[in-house]
Amino acid sequence: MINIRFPDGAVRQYEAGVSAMDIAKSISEGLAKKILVAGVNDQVWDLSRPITSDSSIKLFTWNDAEGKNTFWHSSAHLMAEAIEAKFPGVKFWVGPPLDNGFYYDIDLGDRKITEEDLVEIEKKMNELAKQNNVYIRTEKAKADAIAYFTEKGDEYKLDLLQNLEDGNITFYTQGNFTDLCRGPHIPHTGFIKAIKLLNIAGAYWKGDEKNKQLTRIYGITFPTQKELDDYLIMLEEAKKRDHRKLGKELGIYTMNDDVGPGLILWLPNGAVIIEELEKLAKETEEAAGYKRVVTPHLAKENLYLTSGHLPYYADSMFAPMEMDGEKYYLKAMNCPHHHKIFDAEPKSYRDMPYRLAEYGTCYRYEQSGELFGLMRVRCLHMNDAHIYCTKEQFAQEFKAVNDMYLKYFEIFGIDKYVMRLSLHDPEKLGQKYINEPELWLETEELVRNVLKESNIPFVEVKGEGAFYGPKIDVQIWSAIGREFTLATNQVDFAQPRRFKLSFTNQNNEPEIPLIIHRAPLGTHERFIGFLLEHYAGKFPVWLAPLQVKILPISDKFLDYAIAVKTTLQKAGVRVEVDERQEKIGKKIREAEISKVPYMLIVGEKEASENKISVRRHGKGDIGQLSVDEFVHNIAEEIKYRKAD
RNA sequence: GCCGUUGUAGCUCAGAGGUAGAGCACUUCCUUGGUAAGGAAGAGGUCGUGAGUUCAAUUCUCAUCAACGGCUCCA
Repeated sequence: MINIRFPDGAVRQYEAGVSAMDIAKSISEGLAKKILVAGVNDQVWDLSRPITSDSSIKLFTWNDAEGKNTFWHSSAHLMAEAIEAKFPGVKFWVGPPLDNGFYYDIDLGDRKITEEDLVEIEKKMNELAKQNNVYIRTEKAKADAIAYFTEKGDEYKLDLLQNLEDGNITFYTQGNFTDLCRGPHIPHTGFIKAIKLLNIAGAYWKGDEKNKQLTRIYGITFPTQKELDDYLIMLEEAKKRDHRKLGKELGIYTMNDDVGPGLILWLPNGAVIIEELEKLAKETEEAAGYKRVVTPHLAKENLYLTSGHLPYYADSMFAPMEMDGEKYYLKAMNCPHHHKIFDAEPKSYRDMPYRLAEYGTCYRYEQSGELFGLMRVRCLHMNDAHIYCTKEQFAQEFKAVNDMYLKYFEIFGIDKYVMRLSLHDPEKLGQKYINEPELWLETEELVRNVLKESNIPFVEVKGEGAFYGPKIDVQIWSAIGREFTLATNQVDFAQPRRFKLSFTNQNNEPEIPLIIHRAPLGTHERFIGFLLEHYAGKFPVWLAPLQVKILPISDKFLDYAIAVKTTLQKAGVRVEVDERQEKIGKKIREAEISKVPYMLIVGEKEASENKISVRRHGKGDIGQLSVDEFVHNIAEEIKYRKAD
């Protein structure tokens, strides 16, 4: 007999060789029907696999991440079986589960899969799922496994086998499909009741663009049709919140073929938001002791040779233009210009820290396939600043920057974010990263300590640093689940040397400063793209392009409406009057659709009492106020940048 | 840059080898209406761009540009 320990601490005895499924059945039949996979001593196991020694056990259902992962992994195998049935002879690479669904990478040889084929494959999957085929685990000797795939001529699985140790190799078979697989899997295909193949994509083998491109098919499955339907509805809802759709509907930005890909034309409504963000940044930075500067959009080649950017990033810069025998590049970053400003006059320790800020315009030649709405563009406006400081000042300055991030997040109601401490990769020193191993370790430790001391939760990721130093990237998720780096806070130990920057210290000796690069509001492009999705287009009043729309009941009250408008304008409110000869119902409907925060309805009653009827977007009528009261309230709401 | 899909009016979309349609938006007229669409008339498109096949192409073929779903990349 062996002892099985349950999550609640209870221990029960079973015969050696008992399976997790047997154990579940011994507890309740209902549970046995629901569970998909088991956790045995913190490893995820097949339900049928014999347990031979004392163990702790957890039983996972669809509601657990382990359950979903296994379910989707098994679904990938089911899809592979269907594909092999339809297209005999294709070769499979890997088919892992994702946060939502799964994919399988396939070498189709000369064949092509179209979207019509997806429908066929779905049908086949449904047919196979109904057969309740059991996922059978088989342990294989490495030699046997190699023989099997050599026979099959499958170079992909042979490649996988190279990195696997003998004694650790398992195959899984369901129906007519056998795959090299670590497992585990759900008991049988019958659990998979609803299937949707989502799209076909190319994916480089092993993620390397130099390798052959395989065909990747994405899909998702559920234990019930209803869950699939709900998921598809959720996808539709997410599309409504897409910043590209909202950006068009709300007149925020546009693009034009004659202007060029990735070059944003900000429409008047977008420009208002930009102005507001810059106002916020300028206020905040001035209070934090920054000085503002303005620099040109281009510079001579030599500047980027000095900075060291060119060898690393030439591909991402617009090709140089040659004038008077000199090459000029559009700037892809503001740092070198700022360094030259620092260096324009001699500095002493009394000048430090020296903080230079600019909403700098940068141009980056992103590959065509990487462009994405406002999130990846070729001309961007960065909330940039560089802080030149002594080693002693570093921790305090770095912390002050992090605090600024947190302050902004509070204003915008951003609560889902991760600070990612992005480190260098020792194997890529001299290629992707400046070859200064000790300085890397030293500055990484400096940053780590600041984060620890300010109790900011963070994760460390190797190989994500800038080429000149470690950084903190702020990863955020928009309301529709899109993850990206919103802002960045970087340490730079390389450029000060390259630019020979120095200040005179207290001992009258030259000393090299450290530089902090920071951009808490990222770029206007990405930040506004994020805000559109974050607020679903319903901006807080201070950011709303149009803050108030006055809706007269009829033209008889137009004069009064215009008088109210003038009063509001004098108080600094962005306001318009709907002067059209339309019924009030239509005016309200259109104002609601355009997401104006406040609608003021004015008619007989209001005009005679010097009042207005206030309607809040999304909330409906909230009653009458005197004009003065309303002006006072909205002015406060704007001044303090209140969140809704 | 690579794989796949798409490109018709300002927007959302129908459509066919014989040189185009709807709804909304827009213009004009009627209506002066109290919290999410009042009515009528009108105007608006070299069917992304270039070439080829054809008596004829916006429709078929090829190329190209752009957008979209992914991959790669993201200072």
